[in-house]
Amino acid sequence: MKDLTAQQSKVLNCIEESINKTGFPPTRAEICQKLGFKSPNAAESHLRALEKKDIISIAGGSSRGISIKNKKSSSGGSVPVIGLVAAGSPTLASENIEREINVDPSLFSRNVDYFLKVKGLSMIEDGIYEDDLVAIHKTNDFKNGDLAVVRTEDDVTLKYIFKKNHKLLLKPANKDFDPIHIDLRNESAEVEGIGIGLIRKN
Amino acid sequence: MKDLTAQQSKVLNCIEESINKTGFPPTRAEICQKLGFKSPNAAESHLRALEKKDIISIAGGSSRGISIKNKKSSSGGSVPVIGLVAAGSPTLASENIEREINVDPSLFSRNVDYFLKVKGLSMIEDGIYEDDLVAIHKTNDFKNGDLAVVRTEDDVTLKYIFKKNHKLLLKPANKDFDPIHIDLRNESAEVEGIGIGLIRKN
DNA sequence: TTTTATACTGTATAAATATATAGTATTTTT
DNA sequence: AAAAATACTATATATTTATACAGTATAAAA
Repeated sequence: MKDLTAQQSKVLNCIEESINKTGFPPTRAEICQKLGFKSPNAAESHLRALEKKDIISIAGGSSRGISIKNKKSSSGGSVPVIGLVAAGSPTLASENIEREINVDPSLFSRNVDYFLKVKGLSMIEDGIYEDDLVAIHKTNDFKNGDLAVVRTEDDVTLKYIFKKNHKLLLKPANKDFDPIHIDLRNESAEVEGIGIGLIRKN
Repeated sequence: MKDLTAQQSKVLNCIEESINKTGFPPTRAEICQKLGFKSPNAAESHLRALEKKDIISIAGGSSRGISIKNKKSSSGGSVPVIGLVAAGSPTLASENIEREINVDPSLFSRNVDYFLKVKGLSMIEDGIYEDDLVAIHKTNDFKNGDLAVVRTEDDVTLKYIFKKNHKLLLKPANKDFDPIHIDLRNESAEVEGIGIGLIRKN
């Protein structure tokens, strides 16, 4: 993120103050009054600079249409939400991060490293639906029957995991889906983490 | 606090949604568009009613000058978790609060007033399990098919709600459970809130 | 050295917006 | 039974507001 100039910081502060105090963003004229500018264009151009630096967004054609981007609200760790992961790419690469949400660490039993946004219906019989966010604790340690994020040679998938000697079984919770059998002598597979919770938005 | 009418609740929701989604309050025209009114005065008079009831404040002479009063859970709010509620007692009474958790307000579509800890298996076919925490937005406004917290004469229950004239249908998502039919002419029932999300701990 | 970004004043205007006024109809309260 | 609140349509308008355009000046980057 590029640095802000002194004036741009003042304008940003002015916006934050307005939202805190009144409940809504300021107009160009109000920014001018607060900061002593005599032309509305002074505020306008600072706003456009802040927009260019991706600090705020400006809704065209609507009054007070200023909103502050990525406002992280203090405490409670910020946890990324990961959508569909392409086969090769590392899960937590920034291009895979859909958004970040703040979560009370005491909410789940273990540390949540990311949320995986569920695609498909393979776990539907156990109450895991499409677009649910499954809380993932990064670890390669698992017990048989754990809900695991597994990276196979050509996919990343969320299934129940069972291991017996050199055989890995990835079991869906949907009778329309077939279990995946992996022979670790021929194919590689890696457990990225295990599911320790779930968030659903209706 | 005086009760809101159904229409006033809708308008209030509309304002909350706008602030959550865009970062600033709506105009009269936007409220009309969202709720299907054809005259800006429809929105205006609802706003004035909400102002009179001290739910919102309206800044005179400024666009989008609406702010919601006493919003407690503005940022990183602490939200109570409610367990089983005895028939007579008010849901949010302190003796019913099991714990409090911090929730990112942007997580769910509407403001979360409390989490209801699910007892029993009546919603299991739609992925709502025992001990799941269902995020509840307090409102008495609902659409047919909403997941609602309903206070009947001798119980508090979480079911899908359908209303037709004077008949209320509370429908579980489990074929082993029977739907509850309530005739509002004989029995009283009140919608406490609707479910807007879910958290599960494994 | 030229371009780009910063940092403004000053003027203008189309569009967005709040808000008043005039009605109608129903429901609730007094 | 009357008054007040609810729930709108419809029209109008003064004001607010975003936003473009024309300048001036300085500092930083290419």
